[in-house]
Amino acid sequence: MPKSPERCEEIRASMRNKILHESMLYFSKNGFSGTKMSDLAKHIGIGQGTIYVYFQSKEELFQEIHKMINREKDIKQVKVLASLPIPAKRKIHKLTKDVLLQLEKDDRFAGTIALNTQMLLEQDEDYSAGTTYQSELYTYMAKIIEQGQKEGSVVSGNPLKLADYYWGVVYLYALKKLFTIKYEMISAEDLERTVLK
Amino acid sequence: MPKSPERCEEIRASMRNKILHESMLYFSKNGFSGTKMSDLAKHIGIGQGTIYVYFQSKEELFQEIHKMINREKDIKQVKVLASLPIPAKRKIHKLTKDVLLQLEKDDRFAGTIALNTQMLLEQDEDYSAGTTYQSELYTYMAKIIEQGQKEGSVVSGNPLKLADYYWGVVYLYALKKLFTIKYEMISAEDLERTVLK
Amino acid sequence: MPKSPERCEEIRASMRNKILHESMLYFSKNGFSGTKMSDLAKHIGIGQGTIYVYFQSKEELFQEIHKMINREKDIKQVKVLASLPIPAKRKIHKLTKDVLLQLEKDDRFAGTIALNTQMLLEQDEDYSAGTTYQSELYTYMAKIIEQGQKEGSVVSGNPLKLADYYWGVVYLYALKKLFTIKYEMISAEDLERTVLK
Amino acid sequence: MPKSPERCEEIRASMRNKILHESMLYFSKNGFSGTKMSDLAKHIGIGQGTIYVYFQSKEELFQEIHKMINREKDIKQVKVLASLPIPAKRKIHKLTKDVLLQLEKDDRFAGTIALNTQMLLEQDEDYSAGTTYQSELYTYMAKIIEQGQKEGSVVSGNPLKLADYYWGVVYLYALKKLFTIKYEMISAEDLERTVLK
DNA sequence: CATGAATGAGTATTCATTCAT
DNA sequence: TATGAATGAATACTCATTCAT
Repeated sequence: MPKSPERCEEIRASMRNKILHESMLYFSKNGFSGTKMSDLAKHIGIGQGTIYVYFQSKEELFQEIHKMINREKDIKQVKVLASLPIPAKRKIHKLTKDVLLQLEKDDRFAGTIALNTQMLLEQDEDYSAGTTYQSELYTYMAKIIEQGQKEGSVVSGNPLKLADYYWGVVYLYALKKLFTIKYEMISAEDLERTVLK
Repeated sequence: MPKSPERCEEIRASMRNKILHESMLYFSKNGFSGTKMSDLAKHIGIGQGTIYVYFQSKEELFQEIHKMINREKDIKQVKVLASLPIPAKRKIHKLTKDVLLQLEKDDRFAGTIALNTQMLLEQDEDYSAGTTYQSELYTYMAKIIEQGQKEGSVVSGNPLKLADYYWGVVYLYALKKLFTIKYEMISAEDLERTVLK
Repeated sequence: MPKSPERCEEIRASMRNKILHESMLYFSKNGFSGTKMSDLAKHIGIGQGTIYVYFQSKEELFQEIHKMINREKDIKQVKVLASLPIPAKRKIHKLTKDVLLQLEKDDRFAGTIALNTQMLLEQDEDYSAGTTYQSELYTYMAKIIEQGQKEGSVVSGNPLKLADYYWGVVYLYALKKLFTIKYEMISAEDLERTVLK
Repeated sequence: MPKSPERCEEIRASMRNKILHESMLYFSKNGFSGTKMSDLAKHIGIGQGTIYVYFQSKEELFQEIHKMINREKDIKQVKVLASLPIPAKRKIHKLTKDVLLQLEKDDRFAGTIALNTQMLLEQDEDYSAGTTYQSELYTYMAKIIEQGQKEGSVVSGNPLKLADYYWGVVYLYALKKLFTIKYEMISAEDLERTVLK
C-alpha cells in the first residue's frame, strides 16, 4: 500500500520545518561560520545527508531561515496598533507588554533577533534583506512615537532614531536571554523609558 | 655579532602588540570562526608565519586579545567618579559625555565591546574571565545609581540591574558603530534616560 | 532508510584495517617525518580526509600501527617451541627455517621490523611499548639457548644477550630486504651460527 | 688591528667543522626529515642563520656530512691488513678488536654508521654514494675471508656475502649503541663467529 | 527518503631559508 | 661574521557536500 501523495507531502513539510526551526536556534547561538553541518545534524537528531535533501547548501539553509523569520515576525500587530484611535502612551504600553511577554515565552523570538546580529556580524552583502523588513517595523513604531510627541508623552527627537533605540534595547535583551545563563529581563518601565518622558 | 638583546626584546614586544591590536579589530569585525589566519596576516601586513612566532595558535591569540582588553578597559575613571563628592546626576552626565566621546573617537573601544559579544556568541568556557571584570565596572556604576536614587535623580529599581541596562545600551551602540555603515550615535540624553528620571 | 548497522560496522572495520596495513608498509619505507599524509592517502588510494575519519592525527595513526604490530607478531610459535621435548639444536633449526621463510614471503614481517627501527630512530617516549613485547620474545629464545648450552650445542655466554644477537641479525636482514634493491637473504647456517657452535 | 687572514680562515674552518660534526650526530639520531634546522642550531649552540653561512641548504649540509664520513672512515686499515703476510684468522682477530674498540670509544664511528641507515631509509637517489665506499671496504674484507677459507679457518660461502654479514653485524651494534640507553656491546667472539668456524 | 562514509577544496600550522642589524 | 625575527611554500587537518546503500 503506497503512501498517499498528500501524506507524503505532509511528512516532507514537517521535516523541513523541523530542520528550519532547530537550525534557527543553533545558528543563532553559534553563528554562521561557527556552525558545523555535522554538529547541526547531530543537534537536530538526523543524518548529515538529510539536510541536503531539503536544502541545497548551508548558505541556502541560512537564507531560508531568514525568509521564515521575516514571515513569522508579526509586523501586523505594530501596524494595527499604529492606526488605532488611542493615545500613543497606551499603544506603547500595549506593545511593550506584548513584546516582553513574547520575549519571555518564545525562544524563537529571541532566536530571530539574535540571528539578525549574526547577519550583521558575518554577512556584508545580503545585508539589505534583513534591513528591509526592519525599516517597516521601524516606520510604524516611528508613527506611534510621532503621535506621542504631539501628545506630549514621548521625548523629543528624530522619531526613527527613537524607534531604533527602542527596538535596539529589545534586541539587547533578546541576546541576553539567549546567551546568559540567568538574566533578569528588562522591566516594562525601563524599556518604555527609551521613548516615554 | 649578535643583535643587542634589549633592542631585540623591544622589537619583539612591539610586533606582538601590533598583532594583538590589529587582530582585535579584525576579530571583532569578523568573529572567531569567520577570521582566516591568512586574511588576518594580510590585513596586518605581515607573513602568516609571523603570527605563529608570537602565538601558539589562533585560539591562543584570541585569548590573549581578551586578556589585553580586560587589562586596558579603564575602570579607573568610573571608580574615581563614584567616590567624588558631587551629585550623582553630575557624575552620570560626566560619565555619559566621556563614554560617548570615547565611543566616537576610539575604534578600539568599540572593538573591545564587540569582542565581548563574540565571546558570548562563540565561546562557552572562557566566559567567566570577561564577566569578572564587568561586574567590577557594574559595581561602581551601581554605587553612583544608588546615590542618585537617594538624591531623587535616578529612577527606582535594582541598582545593579540598572547599571547593566546603562552599559548594555553603550554596548548596543558600540556594535552599531562597528557594523553599520552610517549610524547616528545615541545622544547623551537618550543614554542617560536609561537611569535618570 | 538507514544503512544496516552491522554492514556499516563491517565497512568501517575493513577500511580501518586497510588504512592500518597500507600505512604500515608506507611508514616503514619512508619513516614518520618522511611520510606526507597526502602521499600516503594517494598510495592507499583514498581521499586525504578519509584517514582522519578513522584516526585523529598522523601521530595517532602511527601509534595504532604499532599496537597492531605488537598484536600480530606471533610470539606463540617461539613459546610453544621453547617447551617442546626436543633438542635445542632442532628447535633452532626449526625456528630459523620458519623465520627466514616468513621473511622471504611476508612483506608485513619485514615492515613490522623496519617500523621498530623507525620507532627507535624517531620516537623517544613511546619506546617502552615495543620493548615490552620484545623482551618476551627474547625470554623464550633465551630458554632455548640455555637448553642448548646444557646440551653443548650452543656457544657459552649470557643467553639473553645471545638471543638479542640472534634477533638482531634477523632484524638486520629484514631491513636489507626492505631497503635494498637486490639483496641475498642470509642463509640458515649463517644465521644459526650467531648462537650454535 | 685587523685579524690576520690566516687566523680568520682558521676560525671559519673550525666553525664549519663544529657544525659538521654536531650535525652528524644529530642527523644520525633524528634522521633527515626528522631534524628541524632550528632544533639543530639550538643543539649546536649557534643561531639558525649561522648554519647558512657555511652551508647552502639542509640538503647540502647532509651531503657534506657524508663526504666527511667517507673521508674519515679509514679503509686504509683494512686495506693494509688484507695484504699483510699473516694468517686470515689473526687478521680477523685484529680487525675485530680494533673495530670494537673504536665503536666503544668514538661516538662518531657509531654516528657514521647510523647515518648510512638514514641514507638507506630516506634517500632513494643519492643511494649510490654510500654504497660506492662500502663496496671497497667489503672488497678488502672479502679478500681476507677468501684467504681464511683457503686456510680452513673461515666458513665456506660467497666471500662478499660473508663480508657483508660481518659489517652488517658491526652496523647493528653501532645502532644499538646510539639508540639504546644501556646496551652490552657484542663480544669479539660473537662478532668473529659471523665468519670464523 | 534517510543515512553516514568518503571526499577534496579550504584552512591552520610548521619549518627551511632569508636578511636587516 | 653571527644572529634570530620574518617569511611563505609545504604540510597537517577540517568540514561542506556527495553518493552508494
